[in-house]
Amino acid sequence: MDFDVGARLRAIREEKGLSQRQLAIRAGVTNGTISLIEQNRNSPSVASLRKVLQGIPMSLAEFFASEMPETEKIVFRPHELVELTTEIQKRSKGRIFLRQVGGDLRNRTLQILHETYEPGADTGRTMLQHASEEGGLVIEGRIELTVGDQIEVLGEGDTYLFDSRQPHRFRNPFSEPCIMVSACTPPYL
Amino acid sequence: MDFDVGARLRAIREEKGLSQRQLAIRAGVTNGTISLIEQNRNSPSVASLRKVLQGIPMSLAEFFASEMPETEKIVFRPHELVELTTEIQKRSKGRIFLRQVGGDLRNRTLQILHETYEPGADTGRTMLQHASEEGGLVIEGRIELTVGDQIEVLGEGDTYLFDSRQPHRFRNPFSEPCIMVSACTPPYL
DNA sequence: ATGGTTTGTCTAGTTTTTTAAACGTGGTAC
DNA sequence: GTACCACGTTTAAAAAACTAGACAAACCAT
Repeated sequence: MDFDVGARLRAIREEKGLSQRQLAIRAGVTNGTISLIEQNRNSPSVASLRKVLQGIPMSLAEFFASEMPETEKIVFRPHELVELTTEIQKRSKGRIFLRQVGGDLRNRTLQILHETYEPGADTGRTMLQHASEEGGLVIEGRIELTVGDQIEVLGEGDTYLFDSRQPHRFRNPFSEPCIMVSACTPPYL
Repeated sequence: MDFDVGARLRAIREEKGLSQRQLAIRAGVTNGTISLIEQNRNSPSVASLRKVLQGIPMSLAEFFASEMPETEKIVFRPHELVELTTEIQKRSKGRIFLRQVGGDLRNRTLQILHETYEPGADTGRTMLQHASEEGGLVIEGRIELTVGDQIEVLGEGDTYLFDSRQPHRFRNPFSEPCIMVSACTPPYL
């Protein structure tokens, strides 16, 4: 959970094939600063770290993006997907089936859902507080997607991608069910 | 791109209903520190910022994850997907078609691909250096997935999810093409 | 009103980070 | 060999962040 700023910076720098001095010049700091940060002998100010990362280049968000979990199970058969249906069902007019890939999302940064929206299905207006993105592809049928003020109808093969903090809504006003795959990152934390 | 650390901290603190002093006590810093940070009159060291955020509580990753651009385009029709085919093609035996949702991945944290693996297609062993996760669903056909030592064959409706830093490989030794959707986070800068 | 409390801001002094320049090491050319 | 570079590390001085405490404004109860 707590992570080693120095080790992370060193790993990134070396992975990019940069020397401390090369990076220092590109970042607008001295090589000594980078040396000390990498040894965790000082804790850089956000201002300094930002400068250093601009020389890579990498955003602060990327730099602090969470560690890797141990992934034991990799492949999930259709019957192994976790049904998330109940939660959403209460807020919805039609039936929505959400089947999640991978049961335990703790330590995960990616949530993938196999979704079915029956005729009449409606998620209502949704909006996430934390930063995350959401995207997907329509496999079968049609769906109406509203993001902010924008309303779009997606058909087979159509895709979408947006920031989850914008208010959004999925609705199936058509007579055929709609099957899609969606991905969301990060699920939480 | 650059974000206002002070404004972000203030927004979070106020959203949690904490005063500068309350947060200061929980974080183990002084209220003055928080005041100065919020006014952007000094740039906190990572060590200090971590302490402050622990009092909220919030991870550094979450704190910096709010660097998000305005998402203009949301829906992408099949012909609007960006062809990434050429790159991979060189390393592959069979043909692999990768169609990316959303053209510009800068400032994006989610990459969604609509993929087709023709018979004989093979990505070869791949392995990403930075932390990220990869998952997907098979829409049509079959594909062989190798992650680490594990080899699995996925058919229609089967899904997968793993850490991209593990060496992995997609291969289609079958006679029918395989169509799938995959999601990856974060896409390499 | 009045006193007590809480709010955010500010200042002087201390601590920490950052700079600039030197140091030691390992490689390479001559 | 030895005269270079380029590398990461170290150090004293300069710069910036942090602390402790004071300050005024706003709020609430009496």
